Amino acid sequence: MNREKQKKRVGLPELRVNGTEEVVLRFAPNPNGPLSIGHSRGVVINSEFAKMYSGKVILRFDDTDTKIKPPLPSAYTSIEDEFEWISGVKPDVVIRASSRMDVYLEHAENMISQGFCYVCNCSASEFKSLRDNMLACPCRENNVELNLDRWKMMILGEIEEGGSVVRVKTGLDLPNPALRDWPALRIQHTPHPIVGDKYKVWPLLDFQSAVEDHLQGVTHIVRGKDLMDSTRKQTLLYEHLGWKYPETLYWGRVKLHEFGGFSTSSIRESIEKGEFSGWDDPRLPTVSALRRRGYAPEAIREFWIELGLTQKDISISMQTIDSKNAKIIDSEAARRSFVEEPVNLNLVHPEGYGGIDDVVRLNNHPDYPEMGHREWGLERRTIQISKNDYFEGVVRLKDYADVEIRGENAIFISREKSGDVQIIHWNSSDSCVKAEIIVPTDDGNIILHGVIEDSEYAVGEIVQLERMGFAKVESTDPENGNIGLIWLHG
RNA sequence: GCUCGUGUGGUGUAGUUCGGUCCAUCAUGUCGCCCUCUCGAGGCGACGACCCGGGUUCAAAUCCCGGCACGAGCACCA
Repeated sequence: MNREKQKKRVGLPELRVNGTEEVVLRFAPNPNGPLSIGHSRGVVINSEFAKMYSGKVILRFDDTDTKIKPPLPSAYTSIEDEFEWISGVKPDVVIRASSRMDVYLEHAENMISQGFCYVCNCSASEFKSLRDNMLACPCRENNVELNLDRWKMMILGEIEEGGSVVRVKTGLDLPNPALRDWPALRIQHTPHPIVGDKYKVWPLLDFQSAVEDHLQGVTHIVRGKDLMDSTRKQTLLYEHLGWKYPETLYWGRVKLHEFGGFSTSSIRESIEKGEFSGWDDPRLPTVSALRRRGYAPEAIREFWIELGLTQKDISISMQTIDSKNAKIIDSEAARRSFVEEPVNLNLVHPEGYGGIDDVVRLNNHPDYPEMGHREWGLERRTIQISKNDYFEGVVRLKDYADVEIRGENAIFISREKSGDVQIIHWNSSDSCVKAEIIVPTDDGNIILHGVIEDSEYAVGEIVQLERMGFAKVESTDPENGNIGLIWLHG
């Protein structure tokens, strides 16, 4: 065996590819809300595989449930946008299940005609008890003509919701009860937010997805292992049709320590109840929140690629993403000074007014002098330090001077650093403006008030606040000079 | 309960297909040191794992059997 000496494999594993076929993957979310962090795994894995094999990735909206998880119209565009943001590429094909209804219905009717699907009028609970005992329901033996009649009634809206369902015939002795004569289409009279009340019969995921994957030529399905039974159901359907089922890979469930379990439906509910400001509330595990806070999509990609495709259920910390993100943004984030709860101090020189500089120069980045510098005026001779840093004694004003703080005065000692004194960050009254930082915490979003050094801030710019961490500029106010920031991470 | 799946350091992950070169990879984390006028970045070092029990074998993280633990599915949701 030609084993490499203990090397860690990097990147995604190889896919099993059939000859020279083009690899076609898909990411198929329900547009019942924008994407969550969990969804981003599907975007990354599928789009990365497409990149690896120069294949295609389809973005498909599985929006065939009008009732329990109804689509949110605004989510279609959000998801398309978020897909591109995360993956760095546009999906090769975008398709909506709800706009393909005629195709699904036609396939269903054909399958009924061929006799391997039937209309079942049993209630869900009646069917379940029969199924659990490996018994056929009375509808199973109806002839094709009767099934077709009932199908017409379903289509025409002559049957109540729950009144009947189309089932795929499978072995009733299958060990897994979930697979026995599984339901493929059901009746929904609730109008669809996009296509309205045109259709009364809607396919369930297992059917819609199975048909569409085949029609789109999907070669590889990569999805969560909660859909393993779905694969088995669909394989049974493919056998009826003589189709070849795509290669399928799974990933396990992921929990983020900081967020716990979450679902799009529960987030949507919380937002609607007003518990969060919106989908991009920084406390939320949504893609829009990460994006708003300033995460680099590369960090999210690296994170999911590194986790790979294990079927283990894992619980992982945001620290891992933060660490990747920090490495990516550190070299480009200018250092800036934000003083929270500022305390004003008079900068005085023991030998008189003239002993203090009128301007001080600071580099924008300690490791990259080519990023330039900024200059702070000191003519007013007042500085601000954070209330948290205030104490009477000697401190080093970072990149400027040692001073002794006594009462409301900071008495100049020397430009040079004299030994082992604490370094604190500060601002000059001449060169700072008011600023606020939104910080998500367990107790809600809190706002830090203070002053930030004056600069040409651009909305969207990421800065590293001295001695605090990374933050993104969210708003600038040319009138009053106020800067609004949002916390990223340390 | 039934069905399916998974078990490698604190957290993740490589290695398991084809048993040896694995006193087990890498990242993250924690701790220590160095560097640095940030609690950032960088450098060095340390800590720390093959679920348990049998079996096969000269040799098992890797194969077999039996446990145990955890998770998911068992929706006319996706």
